Amino acid sequence: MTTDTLNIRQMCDAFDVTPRTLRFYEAKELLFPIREGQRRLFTKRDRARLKLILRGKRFGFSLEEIRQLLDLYHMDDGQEAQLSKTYVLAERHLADMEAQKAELEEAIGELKEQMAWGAEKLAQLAKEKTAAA
Amino acid sequence: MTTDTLNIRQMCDAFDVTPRTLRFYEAKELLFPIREGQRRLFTKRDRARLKLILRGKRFGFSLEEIRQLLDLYHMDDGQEAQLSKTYVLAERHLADMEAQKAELEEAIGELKEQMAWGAEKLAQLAKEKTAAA
DNA sequence: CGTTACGTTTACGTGCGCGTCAACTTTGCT
DNA sequence: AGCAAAGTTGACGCGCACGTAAACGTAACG
Repeated sequence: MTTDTLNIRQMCDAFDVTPRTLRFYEAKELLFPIREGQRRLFTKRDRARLKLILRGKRFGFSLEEIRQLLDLYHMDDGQEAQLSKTYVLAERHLADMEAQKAELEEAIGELKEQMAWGAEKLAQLAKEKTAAA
Repeated sequence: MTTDTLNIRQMCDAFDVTPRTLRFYEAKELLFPIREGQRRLFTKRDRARLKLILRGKRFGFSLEEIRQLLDLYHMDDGQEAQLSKTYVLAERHLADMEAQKAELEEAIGELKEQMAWGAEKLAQLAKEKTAAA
């Protein structure tokens, strides 16, 4: 059994981020590594959260938005008071993501069109060069 | 026929951005409004580009990345030299977008799971309250 | 016991994407 | 002619998401 916690270096290697980034996320209350003396130890929970953080970033969400949403994935049975509020937040977030998906599909379609045009252009040019030879 | 160009105010209203943003995009060579005296007039081409800029931003691309990609949508027959290079860029961009789409779909799935869990929790709580009454 | 490696805090610096004045033209009413 | 509205060019400011350097702690190894 491998202690189930990672030190900062292992964590950085695992997710391709810098120590500064992890400390920054902790300061912003996105991660909560436990301490062994003054050193940080990142738990399974931190790894799950970091995965979601990096995903959120790729989708263009700010760290503050991400912080609020993280609660969603880590609600335990203690915080019923917040549950309803968090659920509403999640609904909005889901709507955002589905809108983004739709727009992304449209954009992919348009880009493919453009590329088809470009491919045709390139074929033409290749032909001209062959003809000139 | 309505002159086919928009002044800065009309452009701002049409896309819900500020004048500062449009001037900034021009400075960064993302837009190329023509000048009537010293005033800017935004053409159909600028409107098409701005639409793509705002879309790119929603997908989390930087303005510099967007600038490079914009050429893709505005290649005319003059720049054959760049065409091939731009095409390669487009392929990478397309791959990025499709990867993003896949990840987005996964994320949507996971979020829905979480929400189902939350919904169940909420139902439980409602039931308990009813029982207590 | 020194020094090397790894981690820590504190703090200032940086690039991006604009916001926000200030000072100045230009245009369109009245 | 006068004056407000709309637009222009600097220039500085700001929040975010870290980068980077300085100074310090500590555990391990030869």
